[in-house]
Amino acid sequence: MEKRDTMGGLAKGLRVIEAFSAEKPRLTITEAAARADLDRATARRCLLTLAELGYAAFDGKFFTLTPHVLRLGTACLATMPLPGLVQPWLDQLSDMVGESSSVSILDRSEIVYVARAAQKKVMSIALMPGSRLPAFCTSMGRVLLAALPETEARSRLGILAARTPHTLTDPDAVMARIAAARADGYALIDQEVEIGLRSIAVPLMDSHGRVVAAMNLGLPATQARVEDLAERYLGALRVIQAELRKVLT
Amino acid sequence: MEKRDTMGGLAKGLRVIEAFSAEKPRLTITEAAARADLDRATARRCLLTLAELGYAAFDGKFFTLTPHVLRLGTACLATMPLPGLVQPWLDQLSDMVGESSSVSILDRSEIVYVARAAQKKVMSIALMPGSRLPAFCTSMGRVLLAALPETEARSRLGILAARTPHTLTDPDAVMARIAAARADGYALIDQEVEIGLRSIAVPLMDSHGRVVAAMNLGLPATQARVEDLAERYLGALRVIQAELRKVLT
DNA sequence: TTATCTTTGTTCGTTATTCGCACAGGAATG
DNA sequence: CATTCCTGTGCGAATAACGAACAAAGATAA
Repeated sequence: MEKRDTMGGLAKGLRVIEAFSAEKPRLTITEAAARADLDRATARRCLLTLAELGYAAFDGKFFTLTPHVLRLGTACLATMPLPGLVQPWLDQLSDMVGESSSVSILDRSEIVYVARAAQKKVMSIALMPGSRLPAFCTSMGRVLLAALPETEARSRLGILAARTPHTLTDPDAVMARIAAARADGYALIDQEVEIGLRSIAVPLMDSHGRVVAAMNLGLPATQARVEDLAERYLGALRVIQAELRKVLT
Repeated sequence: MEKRDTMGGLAKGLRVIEAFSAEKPRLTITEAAARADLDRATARRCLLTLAELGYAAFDGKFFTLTPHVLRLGTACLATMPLPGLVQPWLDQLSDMVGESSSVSILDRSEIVYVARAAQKKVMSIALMPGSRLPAFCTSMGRVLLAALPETEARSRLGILAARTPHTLTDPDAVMARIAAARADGYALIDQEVEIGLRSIAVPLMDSHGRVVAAMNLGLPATQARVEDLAERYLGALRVIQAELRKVLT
């Protein structure tokens, strides 16, 4: 029987919170219900509860999330030792090569930025700790998926939505790149997430050899030929990677 | 009869999530129940639900929040137009004076960092977008509280816990500084949040004159006399403040 | 070691609450 | 005016939460 007692109301409410997104920051009750796949009455109760607790605001027509919801995730980010440990090395790497670098971890089918050392370069998308991108089309995502068993990685591809004309959307093609990343120990992305942006990533391992995160360099596409990127930047990445292997538990 | 129907289960679950903190990232059922002021059975159901949904992990003894909870807050941060708008100006300000600068907003009795331009300086506390600090002892917090009515500001002081020997912990003394900030249009903090760190902040207003955020400069305490700080740095802050007033809606 | 005490985790039946359907009131649209 | 959404609200049925009692695991002391 083993029926686990679970709190339905909590699950529903979290679904409602996740129904909000950057594209749809303002939701009516009906929209929220549709996005969370709940009954309108239930969604309404959730939203009223969130508003009462200060997590949401209501202007009579639309509900909006308030900054108070950030408090929910902050505990987790502040808890993680990773950001503090990697930040100085990330700064060093970024200074060495003169380009932006980041560290991210895997959550389901997305990568989550946990640290970043930005150089003053123009980029359309603002990346900061907590930001998320699909794993399948990012260099760090491919490196992180490569650390998982084949079937597990395939199940975490998520929806293969093209972000640029260069984005690989065939599951087998993506899995082939992931296999290549596993064999090579690094992944290289050419404008699959944003036009004009290339990226090269290596996995970060702890002292036991377990992959705990990924580190990348973001590179403007105008700078060099794709074929030269690995030779030019992989050395610096490998140095920092080796140093961090000693630091991480 | 005006009885608002609210979902108790959701409220309880959110209390449980907030029970996790940087100091106590790993909680047993009993600890979580105590921190969230819930019955153990209730806390257990909440934690099991969170674990089932992937927001928490359970190793048989302790529960931990997973990076998946970051997804809850991300929607709100990604939604906000503020970070993207202020970031270039913040970078410019930071380059001008050679010190770190930040923008934050008020949430209850805390300030929440939404953007930051860091210079390569040593700081014990890692600040990033989403980080929180008490409002009462920070320069940005005093400036933001100064924008509220007196009684409202006083009710948002929160717990006046000293973070350093310099921290003001008397409500009336803090309110006096807030009143001074309201009169002067800026706030200056001398090592109240961290030894060796001073900070000067101004409010950011939109084109209607409403205070929507605060902007500060973090300054090492070894650099100059406290009395000279306003004269030296306020000019640069005021320039960016004026520019942002045109940009913000 | 054994015994007792304390703390923690789990189970269970009762109670109170929520779920989801249905209907009605409004507001915007054509 | 009719139509189409969206929202608010009862109500019966279902079910999840409550709290105490029970079981399990350490901790302390003799």
